[in-house]
Amino acid sequence: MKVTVEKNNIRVSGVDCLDLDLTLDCGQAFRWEKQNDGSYSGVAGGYFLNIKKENGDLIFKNTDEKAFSFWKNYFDLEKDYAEICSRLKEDALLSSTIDAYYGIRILNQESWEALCSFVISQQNNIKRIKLIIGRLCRAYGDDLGNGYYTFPSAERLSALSVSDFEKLGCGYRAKYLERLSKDVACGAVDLDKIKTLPLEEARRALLEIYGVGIKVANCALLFGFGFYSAFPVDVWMKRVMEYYPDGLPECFDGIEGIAQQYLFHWARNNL
DNA sequence: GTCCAGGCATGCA
DNA sequence: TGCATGCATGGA
Repeated sequence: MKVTVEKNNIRVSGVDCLDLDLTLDCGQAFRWEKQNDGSYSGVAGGYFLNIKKENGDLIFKNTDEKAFSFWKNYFDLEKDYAEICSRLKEDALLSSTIDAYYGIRILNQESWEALCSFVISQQNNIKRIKLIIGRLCRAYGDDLGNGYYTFPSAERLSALSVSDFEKLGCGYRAKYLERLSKDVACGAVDLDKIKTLPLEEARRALLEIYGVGIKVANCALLFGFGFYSAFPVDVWMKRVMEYYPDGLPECFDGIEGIAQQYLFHWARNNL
């Protein structure tokens, strides 16, 4: 990976296995919009970003080095996904899937945003998840200009009532969000601490949260807490699991979540 | 109009 | 422990 600062932009070359369409629009993050020029715009970590690919290089537009240090981690740029993919291709289904959809990465999202987003995601489709999260950010996030808003903090959301969440279209999840926001804001749920726990303990801690079951916990662990072994099983992955009657193959060990994201994408397009 | 979506809490056996 | 049920809402 080679990083070059060019005027206001940062150019990164030598990153293999990163397809922006597949990674930013595959149901792991809900705040990226494709622009007419093929670039993506979105917000994470309090930063607005427009990113595009140009001759195989990644262009982080109007990005300084401080912001880039956030994005470098967010896009998991230092992990060797090419090597990971070649390992996963020992499995026959993944071999053809990775050939078809090469370039999916796991984004290192912030734990609060990921947890909150996946509570909203339950029994919901991706389009509507984006709709609700968009409303939430517009109503309670910080205005970054041009129609972009930060994801509101737990502290900010802890002031809301159940009916405030209902007004955003959260439906029956409103009561979960109301309590989750208060629990995180007051420290009863300590997301930073959960990040440091072993996987099983971290999962147990998340499962104690009202409105968080095994699926939401695993999504949060994978997308927001850095646990690449978490393996979320939703309605799509339940269909995929019929292809693995004897359990997950050995080549998934330690990177089950990355395998899962490829299989999830395959299922949504082929089942 | 019906069906479904990155499920969960609850009650009951 | 496992299974049935109700739950909000918008798009297809």
